[in-house]
Amino acid sequence: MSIAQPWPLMSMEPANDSKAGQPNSYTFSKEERLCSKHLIALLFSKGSSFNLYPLRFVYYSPGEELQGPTQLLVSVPKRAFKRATDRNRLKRQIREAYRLNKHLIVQSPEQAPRLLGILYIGKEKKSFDAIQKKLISGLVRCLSK
RNA sequence: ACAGCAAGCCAUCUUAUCGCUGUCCCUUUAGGGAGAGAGGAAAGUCCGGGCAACGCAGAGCAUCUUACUUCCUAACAGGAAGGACCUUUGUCGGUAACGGCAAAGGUACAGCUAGUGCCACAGAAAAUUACCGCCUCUUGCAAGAGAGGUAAGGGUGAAAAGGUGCGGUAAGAGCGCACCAGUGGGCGGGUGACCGUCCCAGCUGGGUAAACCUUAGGAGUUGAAAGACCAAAUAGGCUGACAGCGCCUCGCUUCAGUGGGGCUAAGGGCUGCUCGUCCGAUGUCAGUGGGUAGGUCGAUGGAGCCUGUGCGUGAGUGCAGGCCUAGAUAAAUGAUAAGACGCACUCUCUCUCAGGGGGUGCGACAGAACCCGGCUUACAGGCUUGCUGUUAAC
RNA sequence: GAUUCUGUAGCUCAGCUGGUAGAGCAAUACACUUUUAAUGUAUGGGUCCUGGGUUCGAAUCCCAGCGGGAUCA
Repeated sequence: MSIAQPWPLMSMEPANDSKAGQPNSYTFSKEERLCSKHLIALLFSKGSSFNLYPLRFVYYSPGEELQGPTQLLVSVPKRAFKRATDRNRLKRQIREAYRLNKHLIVQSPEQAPRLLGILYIGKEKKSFDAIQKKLISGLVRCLSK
């Protein structure tokens, strides 16, 4: 699998873009972020989850009233990483991995969950390659459910 | 040249691709372009302010906090300069104890001579003390016993009632005197802390205030989750109508209502408490305007930065010129690749010193959250300055 | 962002107006029992979170740091 090497993966992306018909597949704008406190409470109270170490996926599709793309939430617990700089770096790496691989979800909007939370439950820092590999398999598993 | 210490400064860089958050411009469903985008500690939240809301007739208590002096500052538990004391080193004097001088480092450094408390064990006694001892008197053949004086000597302890000497005395004692140390007063110097080869007074009083406390200052309380504005749903406040109302008084109509004012119970407000002081008698229906979710502001031009220059020992401050330098809000400032640079290890080349080339690894501490001034703590590596030591050369 | 509490034996906690650091459970050994459990007796085990300071003397008082919680929309 070529996922462990992200650079060749990105080099073949333009062909993927033209097939999907989405010219800006790598953006990660405000509409794709989960900001509302109400929706966050809804996600954690009613959503389903599964673990894929060191990540934990929480997903929920509330229904027809929520329009727009899938909204993502990234969280790293303060209990595991006391330094703010460590938490920031892990959250940025997870967001980056989602940004580079979110075409997996965008291409099939009917099966994708409307709300998605990705929590880092590991106790130590991992490399970007390992996080990206786990995140891709997690996204595939979200689609199958 | 190397090593150590102290102070100050910097704290990786460049390019490419894809992204993120504001600003400006062009077009506007969408987008495109330009330019900006973490720190010396952004951290800890230990202090001080700005700012904001509430409170404030006034007084007292309580609580917290500061503590050598003068200055700097918006302010400070911060800083600068100075004083006193302590430690170390060097040097001089001296047999030594120790003292003088110089340098470096340190000090929560007001007051136990305002009062109260505490000082384990040991010791007679831990603050108006007397075990042994010394001395006097009485008694006794003597050993000794009793009454008293004394604090020089012994021993205990972390600490024992100024030190040395001479006189003095029954023995002793600042009891008297000389010198030394301290304390208080005077005089002189200094803005002051304080200092003095000066004068006077035998005044000699243990330690502990990071024990209670005293003295002298300071602090209103709460913090941007403050606060202001726009504004769904639901419940409450104001206006009108209707019904009702403890006491006193005045007015209007009228013989029962109505309006105004005052007093008071319960209760409530005013800083945590007290004094004191102020407010203070109801329910149902219709309308209205506030406010919550959410959003906008607060919120980034400021005790601002840089350069020059004047004043000041210095912290600082005045003047002139130039500059605009993050503003997020489940929270942007990133990811990947290549190269450069620095450090460490290793291999190899030129005769050694020294240097060149290759490979591998690493590049710290750490992320703004309203904003400033400090303090404290963390920190790979590098640079500058000063001091000390060692070695080599002259 | 703001406020506040706490750190003592392997565990849960006392001791905090300064003067040799303790209890319960646990551990080890012995006794009892055919054996285990229970019970009894004895024993060991402490950088009193760390570093400074005040004091003759600090777990206790003061300062700084580190760790662990709690509250406030």
